[in-house]
Amino acid sequence: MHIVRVALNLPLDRFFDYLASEHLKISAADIGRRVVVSFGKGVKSGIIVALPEASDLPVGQLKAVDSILRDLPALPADWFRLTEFCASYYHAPLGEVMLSTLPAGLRRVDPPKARTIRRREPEIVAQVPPELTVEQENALGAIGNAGGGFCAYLLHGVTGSGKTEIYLRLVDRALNAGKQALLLVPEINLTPQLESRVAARFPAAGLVSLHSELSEAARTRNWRAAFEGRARVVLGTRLAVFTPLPDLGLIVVDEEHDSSFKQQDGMRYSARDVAVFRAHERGVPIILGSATPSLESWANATDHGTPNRYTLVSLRRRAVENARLPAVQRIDTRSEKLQDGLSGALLMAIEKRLARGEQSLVFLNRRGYAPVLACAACGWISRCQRCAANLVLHLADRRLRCHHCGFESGVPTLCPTCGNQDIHPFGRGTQRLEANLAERFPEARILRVDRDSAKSRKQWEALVEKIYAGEADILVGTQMLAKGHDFPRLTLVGVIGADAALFAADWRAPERLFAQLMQVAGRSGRAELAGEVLVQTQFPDHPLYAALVKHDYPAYAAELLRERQLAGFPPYAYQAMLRAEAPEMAQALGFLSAARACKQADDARIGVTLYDPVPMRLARKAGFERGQLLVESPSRRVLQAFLGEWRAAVAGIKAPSRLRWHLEVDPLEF
DNA sequence: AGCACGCCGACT
DNA sequence: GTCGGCGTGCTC
Repeated sequence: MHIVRVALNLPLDRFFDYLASEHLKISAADIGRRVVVSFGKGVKSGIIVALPEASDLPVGQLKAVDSILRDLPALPADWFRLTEFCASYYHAPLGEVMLSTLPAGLRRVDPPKARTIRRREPEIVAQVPPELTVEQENALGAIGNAGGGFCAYLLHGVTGSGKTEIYLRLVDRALNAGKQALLLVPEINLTPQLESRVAARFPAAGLVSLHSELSEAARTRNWRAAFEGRARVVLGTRLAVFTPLPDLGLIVVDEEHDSSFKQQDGMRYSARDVAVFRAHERGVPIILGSATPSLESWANATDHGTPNRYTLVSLRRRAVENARLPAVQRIDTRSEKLQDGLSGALLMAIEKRLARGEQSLVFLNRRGYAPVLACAACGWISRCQRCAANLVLHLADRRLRCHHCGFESGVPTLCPTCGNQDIHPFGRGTQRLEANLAERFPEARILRVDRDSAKSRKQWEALVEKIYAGEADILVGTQMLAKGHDFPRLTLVGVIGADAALFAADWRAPERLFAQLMQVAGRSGRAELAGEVLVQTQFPDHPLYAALVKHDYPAYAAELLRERQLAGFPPYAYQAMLRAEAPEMAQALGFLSAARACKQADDARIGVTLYDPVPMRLARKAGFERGQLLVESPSRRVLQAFLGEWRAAVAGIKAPSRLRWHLEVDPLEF
């Protein structure tokens, strides 16, 4: 009889001990294997984490292990270290972390029989590696040998500079050294071409992809192929960062600044940060690539005031011969009367593309018809009754919608407060812009691409197909169109309504806006066709636009970092947020106050600041009010140590049963 | 997290 | 008199 310590998927900070009878033949080699155990009324699957000499409980109170699953190799020690790190860093229960990172097919108590699928051999057109530019050669030289131990590289390359080719060369090196490579991308459905490109380049590497849109069976199959070392290249979204890889030799995080790497529920991790930890822990190189790196990464690579942990590698030129970066111009909208929000210069530029049979994109990051409906007589505006956001007018289906919490209502014909008929849409969303453009260019084929017109993956693909086939002249789009695809006939990008983000309450908004505009600007122009970008703004002298015109990310990043340092904001301070959610706001705030009080006495001494709890105005869930409490420290180590203790104290606070809380460690989204 | 137990209010 | 609300505590 052995005592077996088992991690279960429970929100508890402890394990459960079971007895294993001799016929199961459990040995130390089974640590990291899955077991089925009875728990409470039912059965659960768990992972063996130890075979302790003794249990805290009398042996008589321990139940027996039902069965052990040996269909897979035992999860290795480095995977345990990875999940342990995540549990402590993100303050999540270890068992929950371990089980939730397994594909659902392996969490089941009755594992579906592994069927051998006759894999439809994909038609792979073997691809010859393109020649490298001198700049790319230098970058590769700087990155050195994959397999040479841990080093984090920040690969800063402008759009079209050939970052992907660098990744592929590094993957090639890793494969030749007998290693596996892990490629992380923000959203796999935006980069299907990357998948085919990798497959074509390494036809023998058994490439698998891992992302949430795969069926349970496919995900399990691919995970398994990676774990068993049959797949030498793994391409996936954030969840793929947890895949056990016996021969890991390289990690690449593409578009490392992208917020999709952050998990927003459950364990709130950042796959980019987890990947850096993993590379360090395994002693392998990691490449973080972006045209507009996150300020955290940029500081790590350039600012010698912070621990200079990343090596900066830059690609400043487009890789294709003759391809130029698009010419970016600011259009000062203070000195001109706009027509439907569009300047004469932009309208003329669109006209020119229509005449030449090229495509234009008007970028407006606001969907719907108008962001708000308002009464001219009494000042009423359409406000969400569930949270504090404005209700957006969707004219196509005559609805008012809250883009925050999903609340919906019909469109009133009279002002609900004063009865006046004089209620009007204010401002402009993509639907209205589309209608305006259709009036102005009746002969043009206009295509709107936003979350309303591309709800499903199928709709999105159909739209993309149409654009590729040249069946659209003018595209009206939100940030959906900024990512991923390159449209060969697109030579003009117009940006409207971007100014709002410059002065938003969210101090991270400018950083995101710059990345977004750099990205959308990069959609314009290919090798043969010069690209043009026109940005309409009331603040043409703002440093953000000045840097955009010069395609100068480093200058703007340095400016933002200076501001952050002066203000004592991240990445020069470390933050965490305690959030509470309850039916009544008073309950949430009361809980947060209690949480603040339980450590307040000594917070100053240890170098941690706890701010006052504040209500969150915008709700995402109906029937719940939320509040939050910000915690800050100039030292990551101090903050982490504090959070560990604090969390235990907070867990002891007597709270209404329907109150939920969680701790989120930065990088935070507000 | 589930799930039981247990204690108070409004129903056939 | 019971059905059902949710507060409390336990699960190896």
